[in-house]
Amino acid sequence: MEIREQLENLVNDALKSAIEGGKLALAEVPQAAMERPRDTSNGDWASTVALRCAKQAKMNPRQIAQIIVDELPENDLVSQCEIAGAGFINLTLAPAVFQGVARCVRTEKDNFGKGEIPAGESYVNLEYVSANPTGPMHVGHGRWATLGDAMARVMRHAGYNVYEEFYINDHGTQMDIFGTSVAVRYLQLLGHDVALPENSYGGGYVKDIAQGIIDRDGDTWVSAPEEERMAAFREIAYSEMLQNMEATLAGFGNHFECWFSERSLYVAGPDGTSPVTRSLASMREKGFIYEEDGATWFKSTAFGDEKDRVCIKENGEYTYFMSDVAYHYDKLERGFDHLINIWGADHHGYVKRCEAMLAAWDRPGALEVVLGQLVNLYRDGEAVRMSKRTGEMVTFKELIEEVGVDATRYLMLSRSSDQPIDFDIEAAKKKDASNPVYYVQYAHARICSILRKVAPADAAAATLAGTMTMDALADQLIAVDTDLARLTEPSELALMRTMSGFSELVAAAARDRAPFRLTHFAQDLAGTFHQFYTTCHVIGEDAELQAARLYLLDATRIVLAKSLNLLGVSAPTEM
RNA sequence: GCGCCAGUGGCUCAACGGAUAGAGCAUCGGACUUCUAAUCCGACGGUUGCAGGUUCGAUUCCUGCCUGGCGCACCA
Repeated sequence: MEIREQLENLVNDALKSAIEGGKLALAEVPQAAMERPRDTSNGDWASTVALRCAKQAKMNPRQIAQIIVDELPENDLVSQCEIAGAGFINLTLAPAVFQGVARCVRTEKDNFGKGEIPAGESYVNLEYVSANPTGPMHVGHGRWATLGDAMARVMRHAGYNVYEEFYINDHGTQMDIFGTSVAVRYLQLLGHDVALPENSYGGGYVKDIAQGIIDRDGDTWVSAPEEERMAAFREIAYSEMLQNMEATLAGFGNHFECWFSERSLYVAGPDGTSPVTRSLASMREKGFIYEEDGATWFKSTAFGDEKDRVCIKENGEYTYFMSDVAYHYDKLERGFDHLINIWGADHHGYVKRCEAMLAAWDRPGALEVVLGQLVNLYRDGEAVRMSKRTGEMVTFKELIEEVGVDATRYLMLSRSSDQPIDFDIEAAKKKDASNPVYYVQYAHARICSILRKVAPADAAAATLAGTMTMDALADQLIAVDTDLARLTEPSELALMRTMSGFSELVAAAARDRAPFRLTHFAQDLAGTFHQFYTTCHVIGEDAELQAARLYLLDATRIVLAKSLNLLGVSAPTEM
C-alpha cells in the first residue's frame, strides 16, 4: 500500500472514532486528503481536513485538529505530529518508512513506480507526428515526436496499454501535386523549359529526388505520358520521403507499432466494403448523413459542431474529413477503446467535428485530442526560420544533427505542451549549468563513478566497455539485506523522500498527459543527490555506513535512470 | 465578430483550492590536498495582466476587460 493511503487510513480512522465518540459533530466523515507540503519544515505529509470541516462542526480548526491528533491510532509510520498554522495537521514520518522506499526501489528496479491500469482504460491508440509524406519533417514535428514517445512511455509505466501509430496522408490531390512537382524538376534538370505550376512543392528536396531519378533512369521518363510519369514519380518520391521519416524518427528513438496508410481506407476487402463505406454506412444508419447541394454531409451540428461537414463533394471526390471519419472508425474496428491524437494547436478548429463523429457512433468521449502549442526556433536570441545551409525551413533532422537527441528531447519536454516553446539552438547546444539535461545526466554519471570505484577493477572496466550493466555491477556490490537504519542524515532522508513520490508522479503525469513533469522530478532528484554528494561521503566510511549509502546511491541511480528513460533521454554512466 | 491556448522576479519555468508564491539561468559573493567543480553554499530579485465574485483560504474556480499566439473551406 502506498504511504499516502496508509496515512489517509490513519487520519480517517481518527476522524471516525472522534465522531463516534461524540467529540466531533459531523454528519458524515470527511476525507483526510493527505498532501505533501511544499516546505518540508511543515512535515512530510499534511492533512487540511480540520480546516475544511470547521464550518460544519462549528469549531475552531485548530481545536478540531487537536481532537483528530488525539484519536490517531498507534502506528509505526508517524514519528512526529504537529498542529500548525490555521489548523494543518503535519505529520513527520519515521526514517524507517523512507528507508523502506529505498529498499523498494532496489527490489523492484526497473519496475519501481509501475502503476495499475486505471479503471475504464483498456486499449489506447496514440497517434502522433503523422507528418505529410510530401516533404521533410519540420521542427514542430519534433515536438510531437518527443511528446508522443514520452507520453507512451509514461502511460505504459503507469499501467496503460498503449499502441503508437503514425498516420500517413498518402491519399488525395496533394500526392499528385507532389508527383507533378518532381516531374517538373526532372524535366527542368534535363534542360526542358517547363514552369513550376502554382501550389507546387518548391523545396530543394524535390529537386534532389528528381536528380536521383535521373541518376538511376536517365532521361527515359521524358517521353512517357504525363499522367504515367506523374504517377511513377509520385510513388518514388513518396517512398523516399517515408523512408526519410522512418529513419529520422528511428534515430530519434521513436517506435511506432503501425504506420497507417490513408490509402488503405479506400481499399475494399473481400466483402466489397472498405472503412470508408462502412463508416459512412454506419453514420447513415444512425441518421446523421444527408445530401444537399449535390454533396454528402455529416450532421456534426447534432453534437455541438458549429456547422455540418462535407464528406463527399459535389464533384464526387471525398474530402480529407471523410478519410478521418473512416480512419477513426477503423481504429474502433481494430478494438481500441480510447483514441488519443496529438495535434498542433493550428488544428484545433478540427477537433469538434472529430469528436462529433465518435459521438455519432455512440462512443462519445472515446476521442481525446491533445493540442500542443508550436515551436519557435531561435539562435542566440534571434528568431530563425531558415536553415543557413539550405536556405529553407529548418528540418527536424538538421535540428537533431546539430543539437543532439538528448538535449533536443529534454528541451522539447521541459514545458507543458500547451505552452509554446522558444527553442534556442545555441542554448540547447551549451554543455554547462544552463542546460538542465546535463545536470540530471551528471548526477547519474557521478553515482556510476562511485559504484565503479568500489568495484573490482575488471568489473568497473566491463561497465565502461559496455559488456556489463550498472545493474549487474550493483548487484555484485550491494547485499540485498543491507541494514539501512544508519540512513538518517537530512540529505539522505531528502533523497528517499523525493523518490517516495515517484509512483504518484508517474500516475499523475500519465493521467494528465504531461510527461514534462518528469523533467522537474528528475531535476529535483538530481539536485537532492548533488547536495547529498557534497555533505555525505560514501567511500571510506565505516563498513556499515558505506554499505547503507551505497544502497541508497544505487536506488537513486535506478530512479534517475528510470526518469530519464521515461523521457526518452539516455542515462550515461560517465561524462 | 466567434472559438481554442496562454499572461507569475531581468530571462526560462513550477506550484491535487492550502501555510511566508518556489526552482533554474543571469548578476554579485563564497567553496576543490577528500568518491567527477557539467557540482555545492549564500545574496539580490514578486501588487501572480487588470477589475470584480465564490471560499475559512484563490496563481489555481466563475464573470468581464486588456495583451499575445493560433484557428474559423465542398484545402489537404
